Amino acid sequence: MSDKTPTIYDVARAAGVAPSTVSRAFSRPDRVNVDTAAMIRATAAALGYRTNPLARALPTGQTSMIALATADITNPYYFEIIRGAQDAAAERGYTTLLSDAQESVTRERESIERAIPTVEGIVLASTRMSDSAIRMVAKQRPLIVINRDITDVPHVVADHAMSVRQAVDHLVGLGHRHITYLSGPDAAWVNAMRWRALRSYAAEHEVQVRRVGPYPPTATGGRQAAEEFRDHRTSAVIAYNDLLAIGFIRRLVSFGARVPQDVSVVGFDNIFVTQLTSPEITSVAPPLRTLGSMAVHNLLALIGGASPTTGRPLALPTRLYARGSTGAAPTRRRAWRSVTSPAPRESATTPGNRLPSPD
Amino acid sequence: MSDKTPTIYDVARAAGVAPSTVSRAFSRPDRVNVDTAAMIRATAAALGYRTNPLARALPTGQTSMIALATADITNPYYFEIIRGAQDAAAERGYTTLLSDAQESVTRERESIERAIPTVEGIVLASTRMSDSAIRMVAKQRPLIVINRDITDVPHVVADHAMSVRQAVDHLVGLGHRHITYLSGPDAAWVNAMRWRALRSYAAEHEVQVRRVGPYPPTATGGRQAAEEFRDHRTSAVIAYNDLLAIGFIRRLVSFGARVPQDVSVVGFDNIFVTQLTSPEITSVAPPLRTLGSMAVHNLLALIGGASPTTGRPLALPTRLYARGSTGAAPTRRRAWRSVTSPAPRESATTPGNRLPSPD
DNA sequence: GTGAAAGCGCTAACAG
DNA sequence: CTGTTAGCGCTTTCAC
Repeated sequence: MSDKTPTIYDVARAAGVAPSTVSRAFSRPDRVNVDTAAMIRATAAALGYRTNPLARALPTGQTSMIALATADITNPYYFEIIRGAQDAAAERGYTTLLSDAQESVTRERESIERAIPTVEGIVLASTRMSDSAIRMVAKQRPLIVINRDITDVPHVVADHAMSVRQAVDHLVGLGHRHITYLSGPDAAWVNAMRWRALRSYAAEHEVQVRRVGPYPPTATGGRQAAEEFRDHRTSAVIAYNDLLAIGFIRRLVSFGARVPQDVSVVGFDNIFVTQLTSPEITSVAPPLRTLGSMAVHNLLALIGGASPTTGRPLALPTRLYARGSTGAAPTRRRAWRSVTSPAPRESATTPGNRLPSPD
Repeated sequence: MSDKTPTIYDVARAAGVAPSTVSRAFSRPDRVNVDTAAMIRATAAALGYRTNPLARALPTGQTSMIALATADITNPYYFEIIRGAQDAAAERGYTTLLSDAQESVTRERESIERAIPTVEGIVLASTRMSDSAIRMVAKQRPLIVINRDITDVPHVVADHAMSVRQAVDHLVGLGHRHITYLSGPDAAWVNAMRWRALRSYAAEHEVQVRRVGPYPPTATGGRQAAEEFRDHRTSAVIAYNDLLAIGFIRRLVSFGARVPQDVSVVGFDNIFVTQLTSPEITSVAPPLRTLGSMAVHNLLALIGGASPTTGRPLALPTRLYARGSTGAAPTRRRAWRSVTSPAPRESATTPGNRLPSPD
């Protein structure tokens, strides 16, 4: 009883067949007599044999691994994307290699470079790379991009126009006619999409919109935004993402404003934190999980040899969750209530306060 | 110009040397003449050659990959652990395969089983597996466990006794003499440690402690806890983790209690969300990042052939961050202020509300 | 349906 | 220091 992990040769000897037959029994069971196959599996099990994915990968190139590249794993935005992607991958026997760029383009490229030889395909979730860099990668491995529309590179996107309509409709329904958009990073494709959609949709509905920013897509960015908003108020605000919305509200409240009585705020992404704040944040949810799983499905199709240009990709529908941060527009503009209780302590110096969001 | 990825043979031919020399030039540069090495690297670069990690792994078994197994990637608790681990791994040229059990023991075992053949070692962060199952894995690959003390299995742990002392000292300093501990999952090793430490430390300081629970380590669990706490109040509460603390406070406030005026609450882990709530949560921070990096360092040492029993592992120090959820003990017990404004909407039905925490 | 034999790309003795 | 020669464990023609 050797203590080395058994190989097909060990199984072959024990089963009295050729190694190639053992190989087939595992990789192409249909090409083997059912009885021999069963027998082989039995003796293999008895020996504790398990196929070695590395050895298999060498001649075939099939590593059964795909990479999911994120800009920052610690961003709640990715949670559902990751889940969706991993589930879809696991279902097909694929392992997902999660890579984390930590918000650095350099690291992103490095980790992708390192992943390329080991994976069969790549999903890029909110990459910071340039279009040309992305195309470069796409040349080396099948690739799907999430939430970014690059010509000639297959992608899956949420319906950004719809998400903006939902936010605006919600606010208009509450009587708001003036909206401020808290802009996210200029580099974020989604940010540009949202603002464009917002402006054109607002125009159709006699709603005034204004844009401020850009701000980093973090709670800290939101606080900044509140400082500037103070002098240019509107009854309603749409923030690039939830973290921005949260930071914004916290600072606003410290100024004596009431949310939603004085100001209504809508965020995007519907990260879980929206339900842990007071008030909870009204948020438009992209179908994150579906984006993740669909990206992987398409990627596996690509790997399987599907043609990359299977018609225009569809935009996945979004949904608004109405919560406590939005309410009826104030009937007339009034001064914010003065601060009665001391403003909540803000621990600006405590670490871990940053928590950027991409997309 | 072939469009296949070049191999050492292509490089060898182009450079006029033997393939093995090319191999050496990359894997053991010291065993090759500096000039030839330089020449080889140059022609390799010209051809666009890159070593194939898969092919290298086959004869050597060195995949340059380690696995980091988590119970739930979407739990903020892991953020810093992941960062610490990945950084330490990357520094040594290792790629980290993040596995996510999604809170299921079955999935955890499956994903570990699948990872084993591809990785050189494994870090288990707050596993749900039994000691014996863990030992089983440890037999197959070098293994380090985070925050769990298993005999004969190397591990790195935070100083749980210290963390509890910090929480108690903080509360006692504010005048509290009665503490309720909101218990986490029975299965969580850390939970048991904390309660034990709490009881013995409180005994030395004439502080009364009581334990309630167990509760799931989520915001929802915290709400539950608040229901029960309502009828058995103390001026101070220590929660198993931050999410529990957050859910607890939110419900408490909806009952008309004021935090920290009526009740002071301390959490554990110092996840970023503690700074997004009102009040912000006072929390004891384990050195998560260090735990992650130290786990990886030790693991790589193990892989490198270090003996697993290098003395007793030390317990890493923790630190308390005082924030708005704790304050001076009320001078005398008083009724909670009645609810003047409607309790904040709680969107119990909205998805994504669960967000368990392990540790 | 099954066996024999030739690799996949790289490393590792062993000579020279 | 460098070339020769076997493999690592599995897949895959090509015969039988």
